[in-house]
Amino acid sequence: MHADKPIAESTVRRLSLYLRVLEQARERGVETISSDALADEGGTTSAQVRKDLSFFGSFGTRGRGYAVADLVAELRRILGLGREWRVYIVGAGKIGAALSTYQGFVQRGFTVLGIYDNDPRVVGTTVEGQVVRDFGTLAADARRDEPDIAVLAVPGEAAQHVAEQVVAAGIDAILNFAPVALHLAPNVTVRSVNMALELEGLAYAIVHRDPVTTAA
Amino acid sequence: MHADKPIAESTVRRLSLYLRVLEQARERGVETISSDALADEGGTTSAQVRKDLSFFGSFGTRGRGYAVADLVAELRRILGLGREWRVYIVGAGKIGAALSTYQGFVQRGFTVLGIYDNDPRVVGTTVEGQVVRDFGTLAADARRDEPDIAVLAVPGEAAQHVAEQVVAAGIDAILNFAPVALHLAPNVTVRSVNMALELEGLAYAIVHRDPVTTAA
DNA sequence: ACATGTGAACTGCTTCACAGCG
DNA sequence: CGCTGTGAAGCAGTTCACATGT
Repeated sequence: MHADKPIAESTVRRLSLYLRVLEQARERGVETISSDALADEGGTTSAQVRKDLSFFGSFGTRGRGYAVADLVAELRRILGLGREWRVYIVGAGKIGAALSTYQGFVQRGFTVLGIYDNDPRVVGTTVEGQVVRDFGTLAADARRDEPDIAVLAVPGEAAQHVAEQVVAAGIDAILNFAPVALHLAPNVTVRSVNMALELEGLAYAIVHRDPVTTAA
Repeated sequence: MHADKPIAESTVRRLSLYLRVLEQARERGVETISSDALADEGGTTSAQVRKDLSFFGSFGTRGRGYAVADLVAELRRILGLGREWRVYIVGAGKIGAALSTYQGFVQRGFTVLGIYDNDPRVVGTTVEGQVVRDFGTLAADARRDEPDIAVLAVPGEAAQHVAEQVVAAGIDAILNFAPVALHLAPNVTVRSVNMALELEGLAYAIVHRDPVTTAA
């Protein structure tokens, strides 16, 4: 039994990671796994694994560990992966096109219903097997398709405006790939993936790396 | 003057974000900006902005704010963006191809020197203007190219093995797009971008969203 | 004997609030 | 007077350590 208290984002991210580790373990025929083994694979600690899971219930057996198949099922349920998620991709550039067929999405139950662009030279062309739709028709289409999530793969300058249009169309969950912070109503859930920013973090780490470890 | 104490990753990420906001402000002709304004744009608080900057020095003027051009220069220096960063992309699939010409990388001084794959059907073909190199030649090529960073855009199953090869070739900074945790020597700096995991975080947020805000 | 589940201690990031300076 | 820079307080996430259950 799990009380719905607010769970840290970092915890949810780790749960996704555990799920992936467990699925791989299951493919290898592993039936039972300890928090220790799960932690090793997931790059964290056993205490962290147990704490993360404890927010949602008691899924293990003392002295034994976790039944892999059961824990997979629990995590899928907790993460909300038991249903199809309907996704619009906005921006038919290289990133948007790549995302539209990304297996990591498809395999987890995320279905791309439409891919949008506002460039008349792109609208109507076929990208990864889907005809690119006109961004101007998104609101009307959304009434029919009832998408749950919009993935924004547009330039930074356009992102805020596009996001507002998407929200106006009734979509209140956005995965943002543009390198800017979006300012939207608090009932809209936004998660951002900022690739350039991660690369810069890497540059920072290299530059400020402890010289001791760099010794020849 | 800044002492090189360890800085939180979250702080570094925000610095990248501030830099972007400042560059946009500069383009609009803004010459001075307050921590308050910077915070609004960046989606944080003024105290956070001042604290983040304070780790590296005092760049503002009391009663006035920050000179945009100066702060841009300081942040670029702090983040290590004053030089060219040489990048290999490993994996010439859709994501790898998209990343190889991603403007967010190019504009920040990251130069893609080579794109690699191990599929003989792909090696030798041209992807986004670059001939795909054989992954088997990466170690030899690296001695000549001296890349600083490898971007991994390979399937999850291959990621650990590929990462080890990349590290063996002398590259000790990795941006990982595969949906798995990499286990590497502690002197190797790794940053991961897990797109599927962010989408799952969104699904979790939707499922567990406070019903009050969902009221019709 | 072994591994989970969890309150308590700890660590570190964020927020507060105000002294200091232009 | 306005806004920065920062010690101190507050808070959230992580780690510890052990009681509990198999």
